[in-house]
Amino acid sequence: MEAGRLFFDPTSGCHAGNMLFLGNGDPVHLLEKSFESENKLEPDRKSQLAKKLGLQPRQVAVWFQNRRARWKTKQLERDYDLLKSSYDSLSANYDSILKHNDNLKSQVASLMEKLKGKEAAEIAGGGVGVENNKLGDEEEIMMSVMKVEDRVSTATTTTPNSDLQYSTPPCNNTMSMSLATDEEDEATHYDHNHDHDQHGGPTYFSDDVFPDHQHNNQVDDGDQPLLGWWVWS
DNA sequence: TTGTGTTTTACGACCTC
DNA sequence: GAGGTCGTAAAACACAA
Repeated sequence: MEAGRLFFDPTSGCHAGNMLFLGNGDPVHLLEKSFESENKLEPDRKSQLAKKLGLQPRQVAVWFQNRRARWKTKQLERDYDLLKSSYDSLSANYDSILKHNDNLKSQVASLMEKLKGKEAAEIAGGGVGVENNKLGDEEEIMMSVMKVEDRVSTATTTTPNSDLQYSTPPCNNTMSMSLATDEEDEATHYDHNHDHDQHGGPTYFSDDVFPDHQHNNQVDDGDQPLLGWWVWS
């Protein structure tokens, strides 16, 4: 509110025409200060303010009512902005996860092809003396396939702190809001209890783009399953 | 100058404690 | 019943065309 823009004409009784404009702002300032300290108006304070400002108690009460309404509107706008930025951040993470999942699937397919080729070669060759060595190769490939499949499965069925599927992006962000009585910005105090990325949103993975080397970003949330990444080149 | 959007006060209706 | 929210009318201001 622009202090000094207007104040009341205490001599006029009702409705339109009871405002004086271009005032010096002190009455408004006093009301604002009072609102800062407490946005509800108890009878004693109402009387005191009315007396100080030369207003009707009813006018002070109405001013507080309207001031609370304005505060609430601004608060809704802030909440909307916060939720939107949080959603945008989650959405970006979700897209990255989908891409990563596709990549893992293609790795599985590739390794399976490799395994099939090996098996076909062994059947055709029928060798005996290289048994141990062949077995070692197959085991190695199978282990790789299992690892990748396991990660694909994990990535598509678990989230860091909930049993949500990826149809709803994971969120480990516990956010509490407390009402504030700060005047000009009417500051809202948000308590972000968990890790956040530089955009202020929660951090599920340390990079937006998954590295092609080992990356193990585990989110431990009590009994919740861990989501770890073991990406090897 | 004028039309339009914004801001503020004030009120009535309704709700809650 | 007092005091709250919600929706809205009225008035003045701000500003672009």
